[in-house]
Amino acid sequence: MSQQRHTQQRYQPRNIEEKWQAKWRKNDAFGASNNDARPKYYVLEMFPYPSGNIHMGHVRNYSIGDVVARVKRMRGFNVLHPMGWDAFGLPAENAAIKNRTHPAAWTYANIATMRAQLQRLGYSYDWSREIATCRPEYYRFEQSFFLRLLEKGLVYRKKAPQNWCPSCHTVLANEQVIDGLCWRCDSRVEQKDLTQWFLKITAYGDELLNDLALLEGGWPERVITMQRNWIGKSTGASVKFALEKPAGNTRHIEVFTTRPDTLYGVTFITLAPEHPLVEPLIEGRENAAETRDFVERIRNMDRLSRQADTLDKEGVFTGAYALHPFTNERLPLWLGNFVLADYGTGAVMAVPAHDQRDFEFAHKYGLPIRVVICPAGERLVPQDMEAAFTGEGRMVNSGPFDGLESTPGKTAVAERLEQEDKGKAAVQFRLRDWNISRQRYWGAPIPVMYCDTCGPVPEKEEKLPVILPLDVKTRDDGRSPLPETASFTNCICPRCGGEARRETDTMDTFMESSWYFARFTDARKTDAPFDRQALQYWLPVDQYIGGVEHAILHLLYSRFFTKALRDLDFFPPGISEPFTRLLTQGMVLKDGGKMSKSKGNVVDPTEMMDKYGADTVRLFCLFAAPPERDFDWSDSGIDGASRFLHRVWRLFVEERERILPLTACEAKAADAASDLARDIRRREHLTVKKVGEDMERFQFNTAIAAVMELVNTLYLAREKLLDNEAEQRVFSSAAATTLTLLSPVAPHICEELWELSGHKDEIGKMSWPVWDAAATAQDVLTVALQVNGKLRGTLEIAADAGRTDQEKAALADPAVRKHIAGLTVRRVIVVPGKLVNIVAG
RNA sequence: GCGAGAGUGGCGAAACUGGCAGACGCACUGGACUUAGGAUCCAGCGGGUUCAUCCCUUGGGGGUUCGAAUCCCCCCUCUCGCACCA
Repeated sequence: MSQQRHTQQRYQPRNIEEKWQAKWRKNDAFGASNNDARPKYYVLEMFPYPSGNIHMGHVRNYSIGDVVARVKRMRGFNVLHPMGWDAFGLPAENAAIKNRTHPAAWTYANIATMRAQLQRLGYSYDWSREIATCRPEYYRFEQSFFLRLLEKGLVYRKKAPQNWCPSCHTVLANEQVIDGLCWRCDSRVEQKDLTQWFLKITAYGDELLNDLALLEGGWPERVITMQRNWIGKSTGASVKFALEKPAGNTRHIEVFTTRPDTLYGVTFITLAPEHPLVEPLIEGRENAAETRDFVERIRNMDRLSRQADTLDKEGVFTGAYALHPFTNERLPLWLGNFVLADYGTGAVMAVPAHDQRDFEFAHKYGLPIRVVICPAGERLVPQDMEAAFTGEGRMVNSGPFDGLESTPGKTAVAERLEQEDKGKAAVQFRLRDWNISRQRYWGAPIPVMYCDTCGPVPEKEEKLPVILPLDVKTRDDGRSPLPETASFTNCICPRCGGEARRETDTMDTFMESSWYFARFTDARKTDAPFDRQALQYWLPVDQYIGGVEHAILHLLYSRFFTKALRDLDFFPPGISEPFTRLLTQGMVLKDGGKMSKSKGNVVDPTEMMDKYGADTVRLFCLFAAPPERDFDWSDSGIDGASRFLHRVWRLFVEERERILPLTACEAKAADAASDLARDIRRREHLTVKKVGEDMERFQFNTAIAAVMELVNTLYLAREKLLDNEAEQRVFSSAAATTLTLLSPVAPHICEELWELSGHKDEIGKMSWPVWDAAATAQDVLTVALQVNGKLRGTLEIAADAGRTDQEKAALADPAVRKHIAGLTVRRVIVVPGKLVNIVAG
């Protein structure tokens, strides 16, 4: 054997992969057309942050998306499969400090590296639509959206206590605080009073909640549930309690309750220590100092310990009273450490008989307990109660409402409150408005300036973009250099022409990722963010794929943006949800845990590609586990994947004399004259059926297993294959099917072997094969034989045998006869072609 | 506590509407070919057993059914999310 022939015969992924990638690039094989008669399919994977290198999680995510894209193309869809970079963000600044470089330089270098890695993996992206969110061409439109939202009142500025991460030197949105810790660096989040810009996501609370119904079936149940809980809608009533003595200018204190039916059970009111009325209420009272101490102590607790479930309920009496709206009863005003300042009105009406928290609080401080709801067939006595009764029931001790059941009672109380101008039916959301100000440099500038005479003034639309200056000196302490960059901050007020200063906070990076999927529909457009027809054609994304860690954050913001952009007329009216279907893929673990540099257990995709080739890495990531499940990286597992591709390679190289250039499922029934040929053809068509169904259900692991079985069939068959053309046609057709079905997973090797088998066109251009039911039919079926539900044997029977024949044959079977000897056959269950169960006793 | 998901060989996993549990692969064992084998091929591979036999086996316990990994009830374990939301 010559050296030449030897190298030709071995599977060497590297050369093959480079060859086909170059070819695809040259032919623009994956460009999506915005004007095409075929049905559209938009598949998108969550775009990466350009952190430096692709990791295995990316490979898994993008391999899933790529298989979907390639299968859909072969199924005749016009597929949009784009890629881009979520390029603003903190790590760039931290890395810049560490490596003495500029965040932009670091980011663009990373993009180049990672783009090359993705290309080396052979993903079928339309690179002509690539975007990087840190480019002014991109974020200028985000600034437009900001201005339009501001006009519409959906952006506003307010001073409020904010989540402050001391290590990142910036505020965080509520969604970015996980268990009281910063989502990026795990530092304890502090509260800090700051004036910030907010997006009024709460204006869409109802729609965000209701439209979850549209996602049912397309999104994982748990993601829908998480969003529902996060939005946290409660219905009830707001109630105004008149203050006995006005506190400053305020005469009422307002609360929200989900249980207006318990209104007559209110015996006191509890305020959050942060409530703005606290100071006016206590001012001048003898215990004011003591109360202030309490407020200070609670306020200084961090969020984590304050919300711990071990925290004891604690409070202090302010000395002030409010009056019950219906009875005018005097109700003491207390402060309570468990009342949240940022939910509802920051004050609650306390109904100790029917709320566990109020019950505990009342017991601790000796406050009265009044039963106003009576459970069916029971009488509650406050002294005997060990816990609050929080269920519904009949209203008692409730004046004119006595006898009403809770549900109608809630409405009745709310109506009366409204009539007397003391409250009304109300809903409350847990969802907070989205603070988008970040005290960091590497982000999109907020297009606003501050003028001493005019206050905050928006930049003029035609002046956009407000460009983030690149010629700044980054600071070693991590703080933004923008406030001291005069060339940036100094500006002229567009309203009065006077001197003004630019806003130096930048936008939360989640702003960029909230609309990028829409930008891909016409990514190079310069005069507007979108082309309307392109949006109409491509949106919504048919299939979105990414990690479940974005179940709330990115996915909620994107849903909000879609609705807001629709209402601002950027999106066509019919587009209300961005992602029709969502697949949340599991993590790639190592040794049972997350891969991390500190543990030194990171499996580097590049190293794996060097060793095995891109096709093997893709194959293994898809074969190892179902996509939603976490999987533990296994070094011997990837060996197995590699072995399989070598096995496919050898089959085609060794049999190349006998493999004719047929396409998938091309052999006719007439070619399958022998038993062997019929079996091969049958397996071929069964595999097409199975792989087709599995691909639609995203069960790539079992789809690949089916292809492996087909390959095993071909290996066994080739030993027995006769030297005639009909059998070779059957064999070749099955071989072609193998490559066609495998090509979305391992495209390079399949293209190469396709070419080797004499095909002129690329396999990626082939149609997805169609299976023929007749080819899968069998003359003889194997029937399971059970006696009393236990398997006792099997039976070969003609496929056209009737029920009675099958029953007769079963009863005649020696194994069956042995087990029913001496017993009476009571019943025989026959499932034609499948099973006979004989019930005997 | 509430919500969602999961529990099947030594391991990753299959079994889609109840119908031959463990496909496919990893690891392992034996053999073939070999100067060699971390290559390749063939065979075996849930446990027990009297091994051409029969019994047991899908977290545990009940139930429905001719028949249950699958449906119902109770319990246990694990993962994730939310958690004083008034």
